[in-house]
Amino acid sequence: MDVPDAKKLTPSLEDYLEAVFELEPPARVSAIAKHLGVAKASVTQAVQRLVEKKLAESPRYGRVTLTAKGLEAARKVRARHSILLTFLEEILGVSHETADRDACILEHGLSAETTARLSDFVASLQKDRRRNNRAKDK
Amino acid sequence: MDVPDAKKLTPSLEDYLEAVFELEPPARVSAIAKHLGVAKASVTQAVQRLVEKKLAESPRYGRVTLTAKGLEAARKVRARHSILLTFLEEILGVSHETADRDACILEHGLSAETTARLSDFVASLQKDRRRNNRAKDK
DNA sequence: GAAATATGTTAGGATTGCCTAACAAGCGGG
DNA sequence: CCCGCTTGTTAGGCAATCCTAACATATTTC
Repeated sequence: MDVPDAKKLTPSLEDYLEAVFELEPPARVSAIAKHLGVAKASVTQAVQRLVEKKLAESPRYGRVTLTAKGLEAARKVRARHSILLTFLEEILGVSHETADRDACILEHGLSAETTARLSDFVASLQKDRRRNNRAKDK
Repeated sequence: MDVPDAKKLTPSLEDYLEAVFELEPPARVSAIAKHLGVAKASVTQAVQRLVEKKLAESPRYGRVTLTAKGLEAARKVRARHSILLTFLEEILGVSHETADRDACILEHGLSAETTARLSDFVASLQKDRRRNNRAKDK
């Protein structure tokens, strides 16, 4: 019963969106494929779904760009990723490699509420940390 | 190229495993279905996969139990869930409902490294908090 | 103990997302 | 200009999950 143009993106589509964003502007299909470690055919299919949702444009045999709507959506995904990455790496001290991999896994489907709280939390911890450093540095 | 009996569980299978664990001992197919909000047929299929992986036993028309291996795997999943839940709810202050929903989403695929660090982090923050409370309570 | 109800399984189908192989278009170097 | 390499697309398949409908078994009730 799902509407085809539903706003919801699957985790997979979010990954593609993010990849286009990171490789922007004009992203080649093959670059996206390499970035995500998938076959070009999979990229073509995924990009077509993004185009259907009006998140991207992709002229035949051309390069993939994001629409305004696509840019906005991509930034949201990136923001979640970025907050998680900071948290994992700087607060928890997880190694960079693992942190980036885990952020990719965690970033999908995280609620707005949790994202916001996590963001505040990271900010406040970082503030504390700066204060402590100043105190010690004197 | 994946081996059929590979140790890897899909997120979906982890959810089923967790459900059986929570409803244990002897879990009815229909109880699992209700718990996860899926059709009984889906449970039957999933349980069969768990049985193939030697994580569960399920006599025809009987109740589902976990093997020793299954119990161990389930506990790991539960541990991740539980740590995440505590973190989201008690540290970040996310509402219980959202925290539980998000923990379900996040618990799959989280690396051992991150899980361990998060666990330490939660423990140390809780210790701080207790100390602060004692100080204030005096 | 047989009918009614609850529970479990099977069969068949839809969706998503990935793959490979084959084909098509674009682009440079002779 | 055209041959060949790179890039993009199409077609066909496969696996994981989910569903509904129909059927089978088990249990309860009278």
